[in-house]
Amino acid sequence: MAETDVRDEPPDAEKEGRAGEASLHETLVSRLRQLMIEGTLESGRRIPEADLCRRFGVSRTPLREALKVLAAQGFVELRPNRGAIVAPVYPDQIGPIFELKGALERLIGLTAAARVTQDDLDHINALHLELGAALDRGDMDDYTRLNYAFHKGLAQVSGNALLCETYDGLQQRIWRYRFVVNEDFSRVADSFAEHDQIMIALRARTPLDLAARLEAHNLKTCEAMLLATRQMP
Amino acid sequence: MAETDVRDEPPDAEKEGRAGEASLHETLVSRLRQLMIEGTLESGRRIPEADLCRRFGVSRTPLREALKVLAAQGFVELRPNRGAIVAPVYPDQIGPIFELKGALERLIGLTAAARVTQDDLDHINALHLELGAALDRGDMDDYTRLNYAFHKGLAQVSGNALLCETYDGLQQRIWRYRFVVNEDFSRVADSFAEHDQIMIALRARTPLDLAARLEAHNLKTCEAMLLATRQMP
DNA sequence: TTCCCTGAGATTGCATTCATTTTTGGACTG
DNA sequence: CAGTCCAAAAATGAATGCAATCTCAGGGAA
Repeated sequence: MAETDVRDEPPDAEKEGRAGEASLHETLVSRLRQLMIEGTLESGRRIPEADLCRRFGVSRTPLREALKVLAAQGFVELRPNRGAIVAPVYPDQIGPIFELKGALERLIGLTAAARVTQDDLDHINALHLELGAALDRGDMDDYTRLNYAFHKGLAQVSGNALLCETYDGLQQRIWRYRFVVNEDFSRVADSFAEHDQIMIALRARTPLDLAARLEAHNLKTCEAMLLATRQMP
Repeated sequence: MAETDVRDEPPDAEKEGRAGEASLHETLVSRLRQLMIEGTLESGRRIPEADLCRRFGVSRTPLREALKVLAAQGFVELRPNRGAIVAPVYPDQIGPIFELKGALERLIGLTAAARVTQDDLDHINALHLELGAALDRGDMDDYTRLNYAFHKGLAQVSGNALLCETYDGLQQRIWRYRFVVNEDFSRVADSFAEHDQIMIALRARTPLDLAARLEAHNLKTCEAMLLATRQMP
């Protein structure tokens, strides 16, 4: 798959750009992933193919293809001859994921600051403003969704499609934890303040500063999530 | 430090949990990827399912599953109702790949320097010495293979399995270019000298220094590859 | 009781078959 | 001669069938 989709939605993915409707395969992968991200299919649970076939009204062939792809993406675990389980999310995976994401955030900061255009700035700033409005309203669903779009938007400014894809994959993995733990919203005010600093660095086009702020923001988010998952299984 | 599996081979991938044999699915994915990495299946070429079925002696069902996975990994392109083609390798993808890899190299440097054990050091150093021997013999096949193992070994020292996987995926993508262009071995001496510096920083356990040397090494490799692919289609 | 064995039912792995879509080759028309 | 149209052939997308493997309740022995 090349550098295609430009989606701004959270791991929702139900958008038909134009006439070309998503193939059944794409649809199955998206919907299954969505079910796992939002926790409808619980971490570690067995998922017999027959159940999923009934749920989606398809035969086993396309369903199994989707499962293989999701296994390659780390969302399900396939045990030979023993069926699939939703890939377990363990708290001790949070560290490695955020550590890797930190490296990408830094690269996003370095490149975005160097390559950002005025249109990019307007786009990101609009998201930033919406984010503030959602915070004022106390609409945490919107906030979460916009937060996702904000960071994805920044990644796209980097102009590196592979970076975007990789980054998005990590975000989706992290997303699963938001539904596993009781999300802690006490940090949103701080988080938004950090976004302010990020916007300043982006407008100033200062690579090292933007990179540092994104890394710091990532680290804080990681710490908050580690705290929230402290008493997880 | 029990990380992931320790494979030292180039993108050959013979995954077996234990003595057990690899599943047909794993085998197909590995062998197909190998064919594309080494260029037996040329970039951009159509690959009718029937041909591959004959080649591997399997029916279309498991083959199609493998193709979907490879598509998700970026090795093949699936065009709805129109079959699969080997994902084209374009010179202008080299920059983005190495840019991303650079970010990972940096993280590998930072973490490996902080976490390296004596055993790790011995292991990496042994590879380094073999690399030198291969260079002296002028055995470029061995050199290339050991070079891959050296960097993979370093990634494993990071202790971050997700980082290893992501890094390896990038290495495999890059590997494809080695068979597309006439590899330029005029750089090996310089490259080996850079490895020397990397070893020094690793032994000294100096994160910033190791990170910087790995990043620089990555950049040089990128430049060499850009040069070699200048007159590519 | 606890452990091991067993076999019927359920589930997976792969092959085969059916349904659509695309491609191809050539006859026809302007 | 070039271009268009159409039917046959080929390829893909998805469903079904069948063999192999696993699961698990139930029974027997220590």
